[in-house]
Amino acid sequence: MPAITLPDGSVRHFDAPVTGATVAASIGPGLAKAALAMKLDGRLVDLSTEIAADAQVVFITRRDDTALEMIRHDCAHVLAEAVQALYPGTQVTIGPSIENGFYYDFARNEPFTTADFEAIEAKMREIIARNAPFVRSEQDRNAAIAFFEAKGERFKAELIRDLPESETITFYSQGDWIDLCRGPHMRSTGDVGTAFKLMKVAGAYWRGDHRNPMLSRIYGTAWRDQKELDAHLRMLEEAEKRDHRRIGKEMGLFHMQEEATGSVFWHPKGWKLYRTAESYMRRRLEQNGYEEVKTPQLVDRALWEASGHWEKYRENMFQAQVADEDKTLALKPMNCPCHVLIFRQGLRSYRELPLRMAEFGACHRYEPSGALHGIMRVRAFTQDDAHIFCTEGQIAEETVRFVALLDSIYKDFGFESFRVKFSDRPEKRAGTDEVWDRAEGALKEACAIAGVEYELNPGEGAFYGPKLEFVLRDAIGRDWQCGTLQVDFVLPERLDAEYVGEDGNRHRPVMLHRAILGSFERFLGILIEQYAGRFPLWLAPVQVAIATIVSDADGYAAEVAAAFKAAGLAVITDTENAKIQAKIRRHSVDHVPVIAILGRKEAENGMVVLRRLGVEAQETITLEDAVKLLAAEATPPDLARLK
RNA sequence: GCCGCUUUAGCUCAGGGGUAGAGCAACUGAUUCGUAAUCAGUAGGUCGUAGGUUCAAUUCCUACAAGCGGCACCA
Repeated sequence: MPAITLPDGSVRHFDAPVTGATVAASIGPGLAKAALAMKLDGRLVDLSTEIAADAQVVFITRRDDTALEMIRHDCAHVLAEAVQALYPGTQVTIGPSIENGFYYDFARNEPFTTADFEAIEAKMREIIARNAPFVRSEQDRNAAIAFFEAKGERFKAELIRDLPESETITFYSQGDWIDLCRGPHMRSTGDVGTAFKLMKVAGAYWRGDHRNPMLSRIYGTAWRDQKELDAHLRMLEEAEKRDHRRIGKEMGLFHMQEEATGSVFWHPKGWKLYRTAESYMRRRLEQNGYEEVKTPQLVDRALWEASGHWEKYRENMFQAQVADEDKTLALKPMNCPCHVLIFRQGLRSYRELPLRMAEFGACHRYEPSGALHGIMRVRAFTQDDAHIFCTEGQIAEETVRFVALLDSIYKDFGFESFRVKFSDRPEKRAGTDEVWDRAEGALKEACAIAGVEYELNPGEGAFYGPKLEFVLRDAIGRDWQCGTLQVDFVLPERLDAEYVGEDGNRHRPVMLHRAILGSFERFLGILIEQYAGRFPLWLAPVQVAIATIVSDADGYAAEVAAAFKAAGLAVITDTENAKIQAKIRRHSVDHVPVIAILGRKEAENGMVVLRRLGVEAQETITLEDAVKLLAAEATPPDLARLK
């Protein structure tokens, strides 16, 4: 007879097997009402699950994060029922909960449009109001396949066919509607609540494979209550305002146009931001033992054939021919082969290792049209690329050094946290298992030493070696790989890089491919969103706007501007015949971090009124102090540390 | 590349088979006004590109391009 242990340590005894609902009711009517599901010995199950033996039980209520996931999953089921009710003949496939919501993939000849949402949502509300219980049942495998095939649900039938033989096939019904599902679910459709909204439609390949048919995916968001939903929708609206494409336009940082799809036209202010970041990176690399090089844009295909890129990536390379020569050149899609060519000039000694060769390498890749995204994913980009030529024994130490540098640089740019993914050996790979064991081992060891916590990303490594990916998130919640560190045993072999070791013999170096920002374009895009265009002083393309109140202060404004410029500050002077309110608004909208306001009083006393972006409070100080203050504040963080 | 949507003034957007409209910005004039929009006036458009239907297309249809949202891809 089951003895049930609750989280507070108390034990309840029952004479016969009981369901979770009964246990909850025995504890109190409040819990009976609130319990949506339970964890039975740590396993999430339906509340209706029968407990026959002694067990630990934790009830899940709406407050739990687990409940939120269940709301979303159940909401996906409700969506599927609604869609099949409204659009007969539509096949169901899968519908998981995801971050902030859920989706469901349907197979239907005619795709959905957002215009269908109103009707679908209304039907969903009906289904939820009906409050039909979710009922679990186990099915025989063949009967289940036959059941779905009879209904014309070939995708579901395929899913079951591909489940391992050992798997129990379970169905869940909600009223008349029934679906294959592992579960668990909440008690009934009413538990979903009404705080949901359909968001967008999209195409998605069946099972994520582009050779498969394309399904019609509906995304939705779902929350515990209306307040949470409203907050989420408001957050999305705010995120839209941070979009780098919008801010880039508003602040006049860059633009893109059809004549150069996937390439950025940097405007003066955007280029200033770019150069600030580049100068900073150059200093950090120099401080950290890197040597900068510059290699050709156009390189004969022979090099790409030798490196293996021609075979694998030719379709994605821009090629160039010249009339007089029978040659095919390619715009470099990456810098590593060229770096090996530099390494190969002259005889290298083990004493030179590790040799850290850096380049702000401008690369071109013919990315698929659908992959392009603002300046985050482009066809022409510049990497803060470097290759570390080292021995196998140096991999761990170089990794530790790299991670420390990356961490410090991300912090300087205002990124306090980031995700790290460890991508290990892919199915198709070069090199022996033994080499992979050593490479992965060295990387793991380095992560342990550096205190890097990572998520395993199995099978996603480069074909030549394992890699670490450093991921930053944009305003809308999309993740982008920025930094990377890749261990490569293959390219040195292919391009015949070698050094003379201590023993007097020739050896192959290992190459570590590494980037911190990744590409300037992507990193700056994320940086724009991170700050919503309100950059710290050292990054701001325009640092101070000098605004006069009356034209009598124009002469003084010129003097102030000259003093600021002499201190290295980027200044604009606004002596237009307009009200000071209007000028403040104008420069605030432009995200200028500091507005220096000059009236008659200031001109007479040699003072400056400083007003910070978005702050009403202001300080009145002497011109001399203002120059000192702002110059200090505008010092890049690495240089500030040296002081 | 695939699915869907979008493309009208510098920007944000409205409109709709009879050759276009607002706000902001721009320009001109007045205003010198102390902390997030002073007032008035003027100018501004091959309605993404190319075809087709029509007496007539910016509007309807087709193709293409670019952008957006996903999927796939990302050396």
